[in-house]
Amino acid sequence: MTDKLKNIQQIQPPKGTRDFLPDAMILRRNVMETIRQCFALYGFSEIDSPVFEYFELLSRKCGEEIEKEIYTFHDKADRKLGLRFEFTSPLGRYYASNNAKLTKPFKRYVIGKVYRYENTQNGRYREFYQADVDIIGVYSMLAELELIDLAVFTLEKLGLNNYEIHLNNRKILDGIIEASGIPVNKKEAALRILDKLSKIGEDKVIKEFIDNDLTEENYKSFIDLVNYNNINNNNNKNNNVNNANNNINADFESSNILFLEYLKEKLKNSGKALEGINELVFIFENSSKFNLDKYLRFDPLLVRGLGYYTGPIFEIKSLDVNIGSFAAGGRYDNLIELYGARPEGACGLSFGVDRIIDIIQEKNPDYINNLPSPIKVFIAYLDSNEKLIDYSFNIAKLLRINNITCEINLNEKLNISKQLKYANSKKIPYTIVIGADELKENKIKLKDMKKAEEYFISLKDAIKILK
RNA sequence: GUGGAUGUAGCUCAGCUGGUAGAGCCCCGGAUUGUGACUCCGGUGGUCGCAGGUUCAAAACCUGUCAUCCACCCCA
Repeated sequence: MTDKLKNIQQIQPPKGTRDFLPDAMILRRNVMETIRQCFALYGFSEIDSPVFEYFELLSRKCGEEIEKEIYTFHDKADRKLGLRFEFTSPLGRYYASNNAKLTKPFKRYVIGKVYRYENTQNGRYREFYQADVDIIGVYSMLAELELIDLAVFTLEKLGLNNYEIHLNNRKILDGIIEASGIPVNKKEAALRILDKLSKIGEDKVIKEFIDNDLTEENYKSFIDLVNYNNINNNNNKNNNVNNANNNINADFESSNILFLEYLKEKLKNSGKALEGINELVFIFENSSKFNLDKYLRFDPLLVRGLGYYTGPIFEIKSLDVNIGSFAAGGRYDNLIELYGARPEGACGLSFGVDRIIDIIQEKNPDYINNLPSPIKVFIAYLDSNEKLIDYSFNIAKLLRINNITCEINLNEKLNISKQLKYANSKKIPYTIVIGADELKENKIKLKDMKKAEEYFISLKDAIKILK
């Protein structure tokens, strides 16, 4: 290795990771702080846990696909470790490990970095933030309702309202799979293919079914079960299911439930499916009481990859930006006992913070423009004489004591013009200008940068304005 | 992991069939020694992602590599 950097590659951050400039951090900080406050408003407690865990723990029941994406490494004692790729498995361990000290139901949140080794793309990073809320110790669907309510509340605070919350239930999927004659060991493969129906069309789905040792009959019976009966009978091959969803869109309030009632009839022989349907009916019925129903869509083709989900699953998708989903979650009643604790009902929801930020940046310039400046006042002085500087620093200290964020000029050589330019480029809304007159009168000159107005006043009055 | 596109100044980009680089914005200085944004004038700044190769000559053509974006796969 030479001392010099051989090429630019070495000063770029590693693939899929990013540096954030001070300006970008203002938005990031605001979004995370907003999310944090919303979680706290719903009574969740913040926790933290390690960024890396034993690989065995992370990979336990997470699903094969995601296992390939885990960053793994061996420590110096040859322990196999991995970086967390989400927060649910670490939560399982955390809960089992600290069980005796936790009050139940355990409602916690965590905001932190997670890591996935996968190809990068827009909205897809190798290091990114998730904000994760979970409830452990509640079997009731009230937990799901609370999480959906929390999601809507939080997104509204973030200025987002053009999205859909897709809902499905693992139990229903299992029931449909069974009723379609699809072998249990082919379940995952079948669901993965069916998930693509609206993208690649019926012909290709059937082809992929056959390539995966499934049959056309499997497909047909699955679709027959999922087809909502007021679809018009056109042969538009891709869109049977989409049409069903469009019909739902036309009248969400009743259609989600109508669709479920229809499925209930079709799947009346599957106890498990009926259980799942009733769970969703409960969620849909109650969500209208809290004005949440306009966002909700029953989506019988929604499949979530993670292996531990056992009940309702949901995913929130932006209708503005083609970025995939920006939040997702579900119920995972079996996970806790995997880590040795007594079985508990559990469900959670994870926000993709970076994706949310991307959406705001692209679609919501107003939100960004309305963010308060992190620095309220810049203190400029006209002369580098000691008395003036002492007076200025004293004012800075008094502002800080009064909880007013301020920055003071540290470069004595800058003339006032340069100092104002600096304050302006940092979008600081107020400048205090100190000169001989101010010192003599024991006052300050407060300048409103936007209005371009100046007030020759006492510091006490200035503090009143700035607070 | 597979396929495709792209990489030129701090940023956004131009640069023709090969003849050793340009604009706008930013930045710096000045017009303006108690006033920023607007205007005008001047200026700094580039191993053309990196490494090889072809050629008298490469930003351009070829190979490799790294990164970004797009489509798969999957997902926040």
